[in-house]
Amino acid sequence: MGRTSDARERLIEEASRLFHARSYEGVGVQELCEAAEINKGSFYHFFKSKDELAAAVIDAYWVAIRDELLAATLADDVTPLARIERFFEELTREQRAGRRKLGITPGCPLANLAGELCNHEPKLRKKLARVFDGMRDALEKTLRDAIAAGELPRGSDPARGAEALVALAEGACLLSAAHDDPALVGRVGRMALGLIGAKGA
Amino acid sequence: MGRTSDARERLIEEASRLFHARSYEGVGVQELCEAAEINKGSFYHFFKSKDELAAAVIDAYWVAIRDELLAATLADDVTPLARIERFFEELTREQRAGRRKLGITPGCPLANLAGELCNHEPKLRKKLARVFDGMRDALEKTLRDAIAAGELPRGSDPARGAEALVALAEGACLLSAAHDDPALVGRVGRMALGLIGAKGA
DNA sequence: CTACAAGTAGACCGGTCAGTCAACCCGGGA
DNA sequence: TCCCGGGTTGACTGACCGGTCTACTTGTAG
Repeated sequence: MGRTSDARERLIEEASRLFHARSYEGVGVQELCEAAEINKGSFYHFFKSKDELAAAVIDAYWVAIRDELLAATLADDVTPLARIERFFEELTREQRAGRRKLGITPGCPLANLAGELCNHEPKLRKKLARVFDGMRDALEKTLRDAIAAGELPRGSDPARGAEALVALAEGACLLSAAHDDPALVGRVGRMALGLIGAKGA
Repeated sequence: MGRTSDARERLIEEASRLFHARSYEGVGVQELCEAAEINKGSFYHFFKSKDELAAAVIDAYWVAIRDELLAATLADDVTPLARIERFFEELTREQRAGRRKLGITPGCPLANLAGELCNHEPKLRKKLARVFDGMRDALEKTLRDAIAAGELPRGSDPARGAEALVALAEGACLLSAAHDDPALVGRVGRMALGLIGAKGA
């Protein structure tokens, strides 16, 4: 058990970065190894294929989204609908930060991978779907809170609302990347409350 | 001027299919040539690079979207908001048809390409952005009609509404591909009127 | 008939692709 | 002392990458 088992971690980290900056097919195993400062043989010691690394990368994306985006913005220190607004504001901030760092609006790593892999590897497609489900579930819970708090009409369907919010968020990230305009996410996000049937605006 | 100048057309057609079925980086020039039944030398007679073919493919996508999706669904034979509903219904129908033909929910060819190319080739990114602009403009006009017809409040902002509708549509297509569930587009689409501030649900 | 240009054809370039392999290093248990 | 096994190393495989090149065919205009 060599102490430097962080080689695997480094590989996932660099792959997350490179897959997002370019694409899954656009980055080779050799390049991944160079970025993580390991040798090609070691790559296949930790992952039996490039696909399997992609699966680990998707897991890492999910952990980051859950712990850094959902947990932070949907925390119950403000009213439920304010959490939804905070969710989109945070997305906007991330797009802006990415743009400052990379020189280009990055979009959502999940969405970018999903577009490339969905018609490709069914196993990875399902993995991506489960991450989108995780986002939907967190938003659905928030919408239930909003109904309980009287911020949304009793008749609202929180599952459908949450599904639509995920679609809106992912679509907004994609468009903001295409236009290289982080503010687009903010503009779209400010209309999100209408989508789920809130009365104010 | 060889009579078979449809070689170029065939190349664009097959590339549209293959780029959507897999991805831009995932399809090689050799394979494109075999699908279009031409030789590699001919490829570089018509296009000076693979990128340039991608540009032509994006143009073809736009023509198809404009003539087959936007023109048909946003025609003024029904009230403006009914056109929006028809737009999402047609998207759903296309996802379902794609699934029947390919065995998998295809998503939107534009969105899939956009995720892959946006952080990649700025020229293609801008081209994709212009297509999204075209969709937004068509929807914006429809929203203006809706305001004029009293179907939307006077204070609505048709430009922002249209932008959000494009985001919702693209996001819905992406999610439906990830879940292999064409009906998702329909469910999300039925909430689109709320997004733009229509009173009835 | 000649001449030119559009288009066809496919061998070829250096480089990279994902993935394999046998040899090695080295810490810890027996 | 020996060995075991997780981890490392990098050369290697055969296929494929995007792109170039020269030679050839063909239709047409002069």
